[in-house]
Amino acid sequence: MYRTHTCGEIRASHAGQTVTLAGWVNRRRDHGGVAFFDLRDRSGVVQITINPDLPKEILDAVANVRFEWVLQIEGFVQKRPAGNENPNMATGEIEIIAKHITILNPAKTLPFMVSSDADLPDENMRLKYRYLDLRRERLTNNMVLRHKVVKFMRDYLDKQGFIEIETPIMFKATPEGARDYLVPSRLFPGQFYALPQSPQQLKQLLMVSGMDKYFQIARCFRDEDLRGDRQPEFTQLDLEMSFVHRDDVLDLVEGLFTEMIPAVAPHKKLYSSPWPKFSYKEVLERFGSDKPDLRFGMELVDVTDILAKSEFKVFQSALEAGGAIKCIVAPKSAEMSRKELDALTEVAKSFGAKGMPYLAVTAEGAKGSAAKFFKEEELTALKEKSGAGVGDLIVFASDARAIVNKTLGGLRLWFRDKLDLADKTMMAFAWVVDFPFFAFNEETQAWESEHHPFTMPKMADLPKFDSNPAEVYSEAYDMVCNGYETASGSIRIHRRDIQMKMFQMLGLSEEDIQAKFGHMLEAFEYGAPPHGGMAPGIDRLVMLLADEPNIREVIAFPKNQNGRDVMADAPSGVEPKQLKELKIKFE
RNA sequence: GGUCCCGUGGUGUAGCGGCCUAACAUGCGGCCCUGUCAAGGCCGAGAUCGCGGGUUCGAAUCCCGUCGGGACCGCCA
Repeated sequence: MYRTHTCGEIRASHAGQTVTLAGWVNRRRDHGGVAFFDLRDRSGVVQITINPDLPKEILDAVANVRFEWVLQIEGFVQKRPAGNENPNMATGEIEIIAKHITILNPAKTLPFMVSSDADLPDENMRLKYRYLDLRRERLTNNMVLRHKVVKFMRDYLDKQGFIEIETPIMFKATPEGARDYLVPSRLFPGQFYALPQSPQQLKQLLMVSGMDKYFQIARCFRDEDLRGDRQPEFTQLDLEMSFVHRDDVLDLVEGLFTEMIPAVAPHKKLYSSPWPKFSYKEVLERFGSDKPDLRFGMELVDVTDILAKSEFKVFQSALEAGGAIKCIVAPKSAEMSRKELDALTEVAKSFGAKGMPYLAVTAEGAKGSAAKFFKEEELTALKEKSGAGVGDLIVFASDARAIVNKTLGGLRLWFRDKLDLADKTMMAFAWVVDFPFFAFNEETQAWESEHHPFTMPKMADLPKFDSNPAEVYSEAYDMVCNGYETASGSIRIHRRDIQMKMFQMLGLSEEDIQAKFGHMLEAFEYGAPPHGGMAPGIDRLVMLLADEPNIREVIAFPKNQNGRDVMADAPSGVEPKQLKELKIKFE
């Protein structure tokens, strides 16, 4: 071994011991006589003191040492002289008096500093040198936190009687859902494996196998456009249980996270325990989102009735078209500048609104783009119902109800960020249940499954399958936290007849059903147990626990927004020989 | 597919028609310095301002295009 201890573990209790450490030079402070190095490894940083009484050859070698050189240092641990302790360092009570220094490897000047997060380089630069960026304390801590999260999950589920089973990465393309990543088959030219969007089918088949209480830290792949909270490959805690109802699954997952948060992120508070449970309809109406951020108020207020006879044409035409009028109240925002309001209007438009009427409530009365159209009694009722007071800004949306909710939901989050309304130490977990079973796709003019095609409908709604699909609800559920969807799951279909009906509703032909899902349908004929499960997204949860603004910061080697690996430069071309073996030609 | 924002020494920023022969910080090189911890002091090197075209007497600065990056909408069962 190159070392007897790690840098970050040395404490006052080690004083008097001789230790050997190895690590990187995080900082150096050379006073001409005495010099200090901060030596860093994954565990942390410790101060090495180099006294001028060391042999000349050591002092000469040390004089050349620069940032990020790799050193091995033998020395003894000493309490720092009184007054020289550094309370900002975990190891700040002590220092290592160097006796021997070995240069294990010098380093070129790095493209950027890793010992400070001030002036963070451009993200492309960070990704290109990801192996250096990961040396930052911040990213190192994120990796450690992620490990703790996954370790906690494994331990907790093991105690609950779950077993971890791996499922294939090379599997089968599915017509529903996200775009698949395809893997060409050499032995069957023209045929493809697909990387799993999730182990959905496989975990259900494991239930048919009797592998009750399965879980897996599962990599999932979806070939869709990226976002700050979406990578083309991501990791889920995939779990599935047999002989359970919805609340059995929710209780298990709620228990897992309720115990995990204090264990891995003690600085985080839970918003409430037990977690609130909302219907899909309720969160859309109150928060304008199916993944509400509960850390602050500003709920949507329905003012359709108050403004039913409004003289404002914008409101009139929305109501005539069968729409709704709702508003949100932004605290202390009456003084927002014209420029900011214009910018905000653009935000509203990006969610589908045609404009963004607003009222600034001032001591002199209501002001704003639509103020003159409001009658006195309307204003009074409006303030009464919305709770708006002097100094507040009331922002309206009037359109089809879905657009109104979406717009105000989006503006609500805009104000959250602008006014810093959300408590950063809060983890506001909640359940969203009672999702509609089908969603009508305007583009294809066809019904699609809102969750996925293996989700069980509410049994009571089965008769409405053909007559009124919009009124069928499902046994699906989402776990949300701080405005993110952090898990989703459902009770699954375990009966062949219902599954068949589902595929038919989705417009799949008999041939397609057999070719794509024949194995599932057949499996359900051999005694499939009732089952259900869920899949919390590990990247997003770690992102929230680490207070990171995007999931790239909690993934060791993430891809950029275009799905490229900037470090290795992937995707990239391949040798003609490889294509020939696969019998692939390009146009 | 769409909207918006950003590309200036190694890195991060400033400059936004002439004062730019491009500024500041940090890093880099040299010298000084025995208790610092973002050590300090002095000196020095380092940029055809992403790329191409245009407007102008004059472009880092304005316009068009293009490439790269980020945020968002669509998309993400």
